[in-house]
Amino acid sequence: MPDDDDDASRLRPLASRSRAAGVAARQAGLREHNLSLTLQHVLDAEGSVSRAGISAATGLARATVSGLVDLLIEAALVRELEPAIARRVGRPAVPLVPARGTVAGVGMEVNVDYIGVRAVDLAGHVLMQRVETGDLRRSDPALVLTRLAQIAGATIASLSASGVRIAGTALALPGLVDRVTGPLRIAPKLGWHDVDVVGLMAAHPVLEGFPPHLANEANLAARAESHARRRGGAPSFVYVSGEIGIGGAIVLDGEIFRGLHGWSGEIGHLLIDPFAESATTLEDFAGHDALMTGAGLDPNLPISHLVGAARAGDARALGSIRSAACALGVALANVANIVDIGDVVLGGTFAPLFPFLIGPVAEQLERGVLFAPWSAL
Amino acid sequence: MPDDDDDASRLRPLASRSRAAGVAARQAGLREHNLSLTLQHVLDAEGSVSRAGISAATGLARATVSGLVDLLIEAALVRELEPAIARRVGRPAVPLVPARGTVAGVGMEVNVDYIGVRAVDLAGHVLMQRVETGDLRRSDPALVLTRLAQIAGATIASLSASGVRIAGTALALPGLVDRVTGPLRIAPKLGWHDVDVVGLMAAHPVLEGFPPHLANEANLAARAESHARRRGGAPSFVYVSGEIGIGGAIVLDGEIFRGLHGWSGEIGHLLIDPFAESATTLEDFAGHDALMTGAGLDPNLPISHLVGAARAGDARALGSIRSAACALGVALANVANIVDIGDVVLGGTFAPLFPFLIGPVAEQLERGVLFAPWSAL
DNA sequence: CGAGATTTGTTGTATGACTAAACTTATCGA
DNA sequence: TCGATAAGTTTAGTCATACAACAAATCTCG
Repeated sequence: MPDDDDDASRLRPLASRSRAAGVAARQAGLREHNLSLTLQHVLDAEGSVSRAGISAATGLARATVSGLVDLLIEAALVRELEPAIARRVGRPAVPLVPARGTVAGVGMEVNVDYIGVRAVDLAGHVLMQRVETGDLRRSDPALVLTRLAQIAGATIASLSASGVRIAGTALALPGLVDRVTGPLRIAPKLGWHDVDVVGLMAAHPVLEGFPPHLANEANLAARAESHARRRGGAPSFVYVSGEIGIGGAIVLDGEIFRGLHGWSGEIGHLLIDPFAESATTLEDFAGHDALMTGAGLDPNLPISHLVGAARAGDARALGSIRSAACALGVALANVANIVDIGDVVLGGTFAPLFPFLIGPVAEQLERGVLFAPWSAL
Repeated sequence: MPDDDDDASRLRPLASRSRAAGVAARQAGLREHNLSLTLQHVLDAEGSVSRAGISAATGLARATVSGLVDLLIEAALVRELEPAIARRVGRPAVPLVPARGTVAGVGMEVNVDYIGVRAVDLAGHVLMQRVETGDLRRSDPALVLTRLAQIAGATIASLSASGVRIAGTALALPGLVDRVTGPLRIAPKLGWHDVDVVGLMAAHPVLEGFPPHLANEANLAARAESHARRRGGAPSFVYVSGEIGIGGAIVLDGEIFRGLHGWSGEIGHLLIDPFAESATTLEDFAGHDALMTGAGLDPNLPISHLVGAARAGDARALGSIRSAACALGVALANVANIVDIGDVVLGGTFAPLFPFLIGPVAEQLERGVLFAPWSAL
C-alpha cells in the first residue's frame, strides 16, 4: 500500500454527509454535527488542542464544547493528557489528543501487483499491516477476494480480541466502482469486470458485519492528500494518479467529488486527440506502457528505468516524457476549464517524473485554460 | 431575455448556502434551515400544499410546520387560500401558495443584442419587464451599464412605490465573472474585459442598496433548467448553452456547481484537437461562426438560416453541423469522464439543431465515455 | 340523521441543545 | 501574598422541535 487511504478520515463521523440539503434539520442532527466538528478539531490539531481552543475556533460556547468533549472521551475517541507546563498566565489547558488503539478502521487494497490490509487508529497509527505481493493481471476475482477476506478477517479478529473496536472497513480497487448498485464494474488492469465484490467478501463469515466501503483507488489517495493539506494549501485540487493506468479525483473544499455514480475524475480516458486513428485517450499518451515504449524500453520494467534514462539525458526517454507531458497538460487544461480548479497534484508514477513534466504541462495550461491570465495553476 | 434566470429561485433563502461544512451549528441556523425548507415546499408545489402535507414530506412535526408557516405568512411570503372542497374524509386542508406581488427579485441581463430587466415575484409572476435591443459588440461598458442601471432603477422605484419589497437583484453576463474579487473578467463577444461591473452599477444612486449578484449567463440558464426539472428528471446534468459563444454549467443534485472562482463549465474553450494548427477549441468547431461559415453562410446571419438549409438537405449545412456535433460529442464525453454526469441539456442555438446533432454526439459519447456501457447518457 | 372515523390544524407540555454569566481552579507576575 | 489571567465547570435561561391531547371540519355507514 504505497500511499494510502487514510482510514482515520473515514471514521470521522458524518460531518459532511449529515447535511443533505432538502432534509429537515432536527436537534439531534445538530448535536451530531457539532460532535463531529469537535472531533475533527482534535484529529486535525497539530499537537493538541484544549476545550477552550476548540471553543474559540468553532464559536461554540465553552460549556458546549466541554459537554461534547466529555462524550468523546466517554466513547474512547479522545483522551486527555497531563496539563503541560504553560508559559503564559492563567490556568493551563488540558491537552486533548485522539485516543490510540481504541477504535480502528481497516483498509484493504487490491492492486495489480499486491493485496494488502492495514488497520489504522484515530491517531493515524498503524496497528496492524499485512501485504502479499504477486502478479494479479488476469487473476480470478473470487480467489483474490477470498484471500483478502481471510487476511482482513484475521486482522479484525486479532484486533477485536485485544479490545479494539472496528469502526468500518474500506476496499480500494483500481477500477470503476459503482456507488449506487454495488459491484465493481471494470478494472482494466486486473482484467476484472462486473465483479460482485461486496457479495464475494461478505460471503466470508470472518467479515460478518463489516461490509467494506468500496472506492476507487485514486479517490482514496486523493482523500489522503486532502487530509494532508487540511492545514494549509488549497482545499480544492485535481489529483492525478499515475499507476499502470491513469486515475484521478477531484477534491473541492476538502470534499472529494464523486459524481453521479462515484466515477468522476476518470481523466485517464479523456480524449486528447479524438480524430487520430490509434492513440486517442490520455492513457494512450501518458500511461505507463506509452511512456516506456515511447522511450524504447520494455513496458514491463518499472518506471524507475525511465527516470534513470531521462536523468542521463537519453533523447528518446525525454521525447517520450515530453509528449506525455503535452497530453497531460491538455487533459488538465480541459479539466480546469470544466471544474475551475485551483491546483493539481501529481501522484503515483508522475511524482518522480515531475521535474520533466512541469514545463510542457504548464505551457499547455497556459495556452488552453480560459482563465489562465488571472489565476495561475 | 430569451430564457431566463429564474429569480424566484434566488429568493429562496439560503437553503443550501447555510450549511457550510466545518462551521458550528446553532439553533438559530436550524430554524433558518427548516424555515427555508418549508418555503421551498410551498414554492415548488404543484398547485398547493397544506401544513400537514409539508409535515409529511419533511418529517417535521405538524406543530413545528404550523409555527414555521405562521412566520412565512407574517412575512408575506406565503398566503392561505380558502379551503377547497375535499373529496376525502377528514377536515379539509388549508391550501398554501406563494404570495404574489409582495416580494420580488429583479433580474438584469446584458447580451450581445439586447439589455433587459425583469422583476419576478415569488409565484414566478413577471411584475415588470423591459428590454432594449441593439448591437452591443464592442460597446462601451460604462454606457451600457449606466443605461441598464437607469432601467433597473426605474423598475425598482416603481415597484417599491406600489409596496413590493425588493429581495435582491442579479445580473447575467455573457462572460467570465469572478465570484471572489468581483469584476467581470472578460466577455469576448461584447469585447469587454476587466470591467468593474458592481462599481459602475453601484455608482447609480437608483440602485443604492441593491448590489447585483453577478453571474454567468449560462449558469443562470442552467439554474432555470434545474428549477424546471425539480419535480422529475435527473437533478444532475450538464447544460450547454450555444449562443454566439458556447457556455455551459454543471448542475449536481440541483445545485449549480461553481468551482473555485465560479468559472466552471466553460466548455466552449475545451481543447478538442489540441495538436491542430488553427481550430482547437470547441468554439472553433461548433460556435456560431464556425457553424455558419462551415456551411458557406454569412456568420452574421441568425442560426435559423442554417436550420433551414439543413432541413432542405443542403450538403454543406449538414456537413458543417455534423463536424460541430462530433466536436461537441468529444467535449461532452470528456466532461462526462471528468464529472460523471447523467444527463446533458442542450440550450440556445443548439436547441433547433438538436435533431441533427443527436446522432454524432451520441456516437462520440458511446465511444469516449469510460462508463458508457453501464450508463446511457 | 347522527355517531364514529378520519384528517387537519392548534395548544400545551416536555425534552434536548446551546448560551451566558457566575464560579472554581490553576498559574504567573509583581 | 495578592491580583490578573485563563481554563474548565456549574447553573439558569432561551429557543426549537417532539409528543400528545384536543378542537374543527368533513365523510361514511348504519
